[in-house]
Amino acid sequence: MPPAKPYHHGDLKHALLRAAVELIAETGPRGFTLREAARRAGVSHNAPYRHFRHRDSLLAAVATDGFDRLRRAMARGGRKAGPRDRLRRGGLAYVDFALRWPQHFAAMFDAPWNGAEYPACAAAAQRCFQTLLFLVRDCQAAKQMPAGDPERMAYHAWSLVHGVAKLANAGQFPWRSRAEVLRFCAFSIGGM
Amino acid sequence: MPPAKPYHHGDLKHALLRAAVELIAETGPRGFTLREAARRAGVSHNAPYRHFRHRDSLLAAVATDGFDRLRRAMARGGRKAGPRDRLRRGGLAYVDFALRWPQHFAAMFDAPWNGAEYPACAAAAQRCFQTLLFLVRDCQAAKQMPAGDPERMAYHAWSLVHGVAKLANAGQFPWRSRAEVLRFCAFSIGGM
DNA sequence: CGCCGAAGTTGCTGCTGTCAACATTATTTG
DNA sequence: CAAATAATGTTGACAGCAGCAACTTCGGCG
Repeated sequence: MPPAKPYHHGDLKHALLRAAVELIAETGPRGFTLREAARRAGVSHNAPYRHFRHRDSLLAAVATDGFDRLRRAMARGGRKAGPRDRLRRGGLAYVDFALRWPQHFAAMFDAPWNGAEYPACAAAAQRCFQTLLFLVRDCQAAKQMPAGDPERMAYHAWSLVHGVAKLANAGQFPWRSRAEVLRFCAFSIGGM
Repeated sequence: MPPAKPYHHGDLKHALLRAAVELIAETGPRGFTLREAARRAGVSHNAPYRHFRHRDSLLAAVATDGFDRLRRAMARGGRKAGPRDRLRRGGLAYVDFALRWPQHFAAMFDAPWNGAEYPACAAAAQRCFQTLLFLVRDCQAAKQMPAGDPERMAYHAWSLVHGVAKLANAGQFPWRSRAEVLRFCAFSIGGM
């Protein structure tokens, strides 16, 4: 029979990331603990330091992962629709993601993952923005959106959906169901 | 001569609130510590518990104070201007507040100050929204904004400025100075 | 004057992040 | 193939934190 517990884990880095994602989904970035993540990965409380410099490095890895998931979710939104509809669906996907994984979303935006210390995270966020930027450009090319600096338009659109997502997760809206928030979001995007 | 240190502080509750506001401005809600607040107020590490149930209660008091300051800042914006301009200035004041006191702003929105456990905080946030709602109503009455459910319009406006504030504080925008962010915000509000 | 409750104190427990020293395994090199 | 070495995990320690309990001081009331 194989040894019950080999000394080396084999893929601890990914195991920690997975554990951290789960843990954050349950308790939020504040309740997240390096030691608990280690416990869930079945290693001692100091093993994570072989793969992440500090607690925040693992948190940043979770945020990076979140940006990738978010980008894919936005890109999935309505692949074979018109440009304007793709943008609309992308925005709704953004808010939907934030509502479904509020704690993961918080980990992505509520901490100063400055590009200097966490370049991978900053790059993932950048890719997210690029996806949005392409959607905006396509709308402008199809004359389904007023011309003007596309980057500025993209930042405008981002601000709108981000505000909806954040206020909804902060409990500042009167709507209780995800569907209601998304309905409001659709209206809000419509006026853009 | 008076006793060097009277056993009773006299106004510890407010002293703690002031210390906590300062501390949060320096280190953010995450770096904030009950014990450090107590130290700055010149009392022992357990004195705060006579006035606040847990750490989060003091944090919620800081958030409540923040909502009051924010409301006053928004109301101050352009008292003798037209309705539409008052709304515009209110929105800019919102973002300006967030940029000047990013950590205080984070304390207000990055934690679940649910109305059940922290009614005072929820009420202060509600007053904030009421201020915005009045600005929107005035615009509609003066036909300087499309008609429609004023609450929905107010939530729309709130989402927009909140998104700008949050993304700017998260370092997701390319603009480095407050003035640049406010210029973008003015453009963004203009299209509303 | 005496007592009682509010306000503040010291001391403790269990948890955390992080450091240092050590043990085990994988890998490279002579 | 063997030995040095690097990578990976472990145990043990320290200081700082939130919160609990028991004790002390003090203002106000009878």
